Amino acid sequence: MSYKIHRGDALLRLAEIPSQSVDCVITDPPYNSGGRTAKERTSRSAREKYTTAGSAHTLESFPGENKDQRSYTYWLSQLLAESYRATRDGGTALVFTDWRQLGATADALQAGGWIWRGALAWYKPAARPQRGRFTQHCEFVLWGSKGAMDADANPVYLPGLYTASQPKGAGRVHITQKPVSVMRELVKIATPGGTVLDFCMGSGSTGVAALLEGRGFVGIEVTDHYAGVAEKRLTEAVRQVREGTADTEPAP
Amino acid sequence: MSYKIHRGDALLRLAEIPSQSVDCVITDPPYNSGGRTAKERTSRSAREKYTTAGSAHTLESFPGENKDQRSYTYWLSQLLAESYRATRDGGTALVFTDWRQLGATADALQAGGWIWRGALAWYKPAARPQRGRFTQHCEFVLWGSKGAMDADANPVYLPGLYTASQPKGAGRVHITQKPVSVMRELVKIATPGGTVLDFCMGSGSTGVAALLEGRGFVGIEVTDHYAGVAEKRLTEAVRQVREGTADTEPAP
DNA sequence: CCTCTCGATGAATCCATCT
DNA sequence: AAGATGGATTCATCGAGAG
Repeated sequence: MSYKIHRGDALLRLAEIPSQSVDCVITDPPYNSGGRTAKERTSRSAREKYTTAGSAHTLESFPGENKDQRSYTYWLSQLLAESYRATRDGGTALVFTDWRQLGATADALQAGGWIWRGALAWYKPAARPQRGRFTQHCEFVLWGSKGAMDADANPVYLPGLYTASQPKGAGRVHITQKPVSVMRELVKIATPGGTVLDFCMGSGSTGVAALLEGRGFVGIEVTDHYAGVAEKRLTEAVRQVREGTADTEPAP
Repeated sequence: MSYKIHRGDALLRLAEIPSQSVDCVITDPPYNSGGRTAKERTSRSAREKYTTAGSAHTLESFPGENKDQRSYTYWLSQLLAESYRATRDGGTALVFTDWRQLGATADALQAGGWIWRGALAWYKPAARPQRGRFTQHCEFVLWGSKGAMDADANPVYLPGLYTASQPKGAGRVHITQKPVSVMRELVKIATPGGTVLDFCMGSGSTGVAALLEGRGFVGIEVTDHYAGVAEKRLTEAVRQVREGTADTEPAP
């Protein structure tokens, strides 16, 4: 399968994608959380919010982390509405969110025209424990469909819980990177041979997973640095598939 | 520790509970979900919605499954506001919800005055698979606190994911019964010796867990049948604690 | 006591058929 | 037409009972 990368603002680039041309939208927008107040959320950069002070890595920060909840919902619903247009009837959308934006993300999904179908949990065993409290072990994925779904077209049975730690060490190229093992399971909701769209591509894990699982990929990324990182990773994934060296089983 | 059962409407009975008298509110309200349209959700009984046609068991249905989303939010926020009054400063509230009511439940929790602190996932391995879809494997627990929390008062480290199947066979007494093993973990957020309140008690699993873990319990239940079932189970739990025959480890 | 088989069922979802 | 009712579909999990 092949991929295509668009650089630039997600809404502008989405408008250029043909209607009914993709099977499935999977994306992980900037959560705009990390602060209990609007001021805390909007005054710190993504790096300051999501990495421990003094952590050694030097990963690039990313933009889009300066919206309050109302404008976040509006921004995301516009993107999801435009993605809806680009998706074939019966296609699906999966949107990552943390607990703080669960309600806003559900609203945006439905405002974008999608039928909300469920919530998945991604369990991160290495989440930091908190004294006197419950650990925030899970992030969530809300999913929906464009109208009725045809189970015969893709008769898979997919789980509602995914367990994996965030990538570490040399494989970690983005602050909020998703494990390819998780993404490989999620892309199976797309018809084999169909196209997966990610309008907040980041370092391209969704695309890598799509290619490894025999789906095509279209990605949009506003940050030049990460578009370049994704380009490299996607080229490598295509090579692995062509040479047959891709793991047939998802990595642990 | 001891328990107290109040029979009747949750809001009326809550009003009789003294201010600042409980440590922690844990409850599992009727979800008012289970249907594609408002009509399907509000016109069918809990049994009709949630039990497989032809199922052999004869468990009682339960009331309160007739609200649309707007009135559900209003109803729940009233109950959570009244519970807030009854809770000591720094106390906590935990509310079960399914994916459909995640947003409404978060709104109600905050409308009731609580600081929303997070979302937990309860993973049910035996959930029914769905062809061409993701299985609804998880239910969720939203939790919050009454103002600032004092970690020194109860320095526990509690997980954000719980795995257990619904009780089966003779131990199953309610359609939507929660496993005591899960509830025993959750009640640990209450200070040892403190009181746990459940204003939608059902068959009393929250209370059983509270007593087994050395917390007191106050329960409210509107259905006479289930108030009676809970009374029996709580009496039995008190006996087990007194005789030292309670499992020190949560049941599997 | 452990392993295997069998059978029941799930906070589901959807549709055909009446009213 | 739109609402109400009843039943078909589906498989991973788990308990019961056999080997």
